[in-house]
Amino acid sequence: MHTRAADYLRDHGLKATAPRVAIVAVLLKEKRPLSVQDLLDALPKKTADQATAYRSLEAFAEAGLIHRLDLGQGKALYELSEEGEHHHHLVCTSCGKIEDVEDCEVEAFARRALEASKRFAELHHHSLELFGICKDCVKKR
Amino acid sequence: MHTRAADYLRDHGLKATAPRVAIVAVLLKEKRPLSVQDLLDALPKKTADQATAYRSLEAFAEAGLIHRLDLGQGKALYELSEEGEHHHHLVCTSCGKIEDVEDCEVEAFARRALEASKRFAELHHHSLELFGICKDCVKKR
DNA sequence: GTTCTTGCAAATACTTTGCATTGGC
DNA sequence: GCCAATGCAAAGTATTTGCAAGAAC
Repeated sequence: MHTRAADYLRDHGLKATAPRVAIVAVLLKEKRPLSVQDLLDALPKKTADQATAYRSLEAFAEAGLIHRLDLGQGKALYELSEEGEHHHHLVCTSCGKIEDVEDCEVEAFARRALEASKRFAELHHHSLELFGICKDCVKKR
Repeated sequence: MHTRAADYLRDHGLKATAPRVAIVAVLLKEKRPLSVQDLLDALPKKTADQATAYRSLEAFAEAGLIHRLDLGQGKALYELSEEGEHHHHLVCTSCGKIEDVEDCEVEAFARRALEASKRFAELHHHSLELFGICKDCVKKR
């Protein structure tokens, strides 16, 4: 199999099985954070079992292929981590709309926080999410 | 009833019922982010039902008395939001240890992100969590 | 008395796990 | 062929909800 999704998987040292290729294909196409349910709904029926989706996503995250987000919705969201790129999100607390914020300045802040801490030895990643109201939802109230 | 917890509740326009006072008392005492289960375990038996805890915490968060955190543990954590203070967290991904990081510099970043966005109208709050390994856990490996 | 809160139990949502089978490499 | 990945079903954990009883004002 030689789709873009399959290559993406192999490039990260992961087996390119049918369910995995299908999942990555959806992530490539949607380009937005998706929940497990979003993913399963977007797949042709029976392409991947729910357990397979959870296990695959965990493997992908470990391999650095995707990022896992927590936007306080009580469920995890996943998005492809494009090479070298690092961004955060604007989240509408009314409708759930998500917009990317490029340009992260947390690194320096994180470095200083680590230096100031007596109990922490290393920092590996961070999450920064901005919550507010989108223009559509402002109109509606 | 005139405990510190009860006053805390009334100051925020909330009824000071027995279960609520008990919950706030635990939050005042522990001074760290607690899960609902943590809270229930810390309460004398039968002080508050689980449903009451969830409903109270939701009301507290809405009133601005507490903050809800999501540290990717699959469950929400709650901590008192002390007046005027605003902080973030260092989280050990190995043992779950949490340390506060005072001194937040996200406001300016958030303002710029909002200005740069075509679709968002207002920003209300944000979350910034730093994930890494604490010194204790570094030793153990 | 009216309204908000609580307890209990059941329901729902998300995620994980055991195990036999399948399939990539 | 070997080992990892999958499907299915069941379990586990977190959170929400319906409803009758109770407490606050």
